[in-house]
Amino acid sequence: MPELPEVETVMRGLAPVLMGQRIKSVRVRQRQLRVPLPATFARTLAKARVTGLKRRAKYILVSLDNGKTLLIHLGMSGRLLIHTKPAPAQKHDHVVFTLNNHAQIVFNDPRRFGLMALAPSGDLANHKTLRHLGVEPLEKEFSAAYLRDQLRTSSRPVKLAIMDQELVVGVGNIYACEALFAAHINPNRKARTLGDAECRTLTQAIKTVLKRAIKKGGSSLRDYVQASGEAGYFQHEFKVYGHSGHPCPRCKGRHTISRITQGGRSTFFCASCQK
DNA sequence: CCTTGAACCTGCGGGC
DNA sequence: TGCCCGCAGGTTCAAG
Repeated sequence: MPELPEVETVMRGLAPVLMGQRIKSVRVRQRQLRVPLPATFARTLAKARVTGLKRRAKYILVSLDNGKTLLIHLGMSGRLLIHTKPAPAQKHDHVVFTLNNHAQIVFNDPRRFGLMALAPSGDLANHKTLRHLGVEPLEKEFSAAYLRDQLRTSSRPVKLAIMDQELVVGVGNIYACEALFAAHINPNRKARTLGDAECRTLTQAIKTVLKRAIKKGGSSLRDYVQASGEAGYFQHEFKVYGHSGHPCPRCKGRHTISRITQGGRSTFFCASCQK
């Protein structure tokens, strides 16, 4: 679920609930997340007021009036659920934030690959989890020229390159597959073999795929935030991801989608129309 | 320096 | 029904 569009959607859903609210209390039910929560975690957050919400890469950043910022990463299976009044805890509800208005934000994460951390707001960019992040794909700085320059010397498969969070953030396994399909580029191509035109096409494809997914997530925001935290409806628009063996939507009946493994992850593509 | 692969953890679906 | 296997949207760290 959580690549850039999903994190953006969660952040947007959370913003109206959290903005300006004061946190009454924080209950840590499981501190063994990807990084163990420090003993002071709940204490630092209690009584603080939320002054802002934004997204950086796949992190949600919650700024507080006590000089700290809460960093949230959803890992593979993390969700943030909103209850308008206190609700009984469910399995894998690891952290429960209760607001002064009695609403609750619940961090639920079966696999515990998610992360929560506190950082000084003044020095956020230097925090160790954020320091090495690359450019935002939807910003101007992610351009064809930038991508070309980054790929120029790399012999990695292009799919692994665009998933490298030090190069460009937010692109995970699904959107890497979808963007490469949209750009007609074979995921196995060595990064340095992409020409100028291909870098332009791929840059645009990444931006377009992410924006369209955000739009879809946004349209299902109400349901999303209410109960499940499930992915929006963009999954119904995957052209290749999870579709191995199905006819390629571009070649029509002539070729089927392949599944291969790259960097330990499944890659889906059409060997016929992705060169 | 670079690339690859395993590890972290739980749940689910398929095959037998 | 139960067991075993492979698989899952991410990141980090060790080994080669």
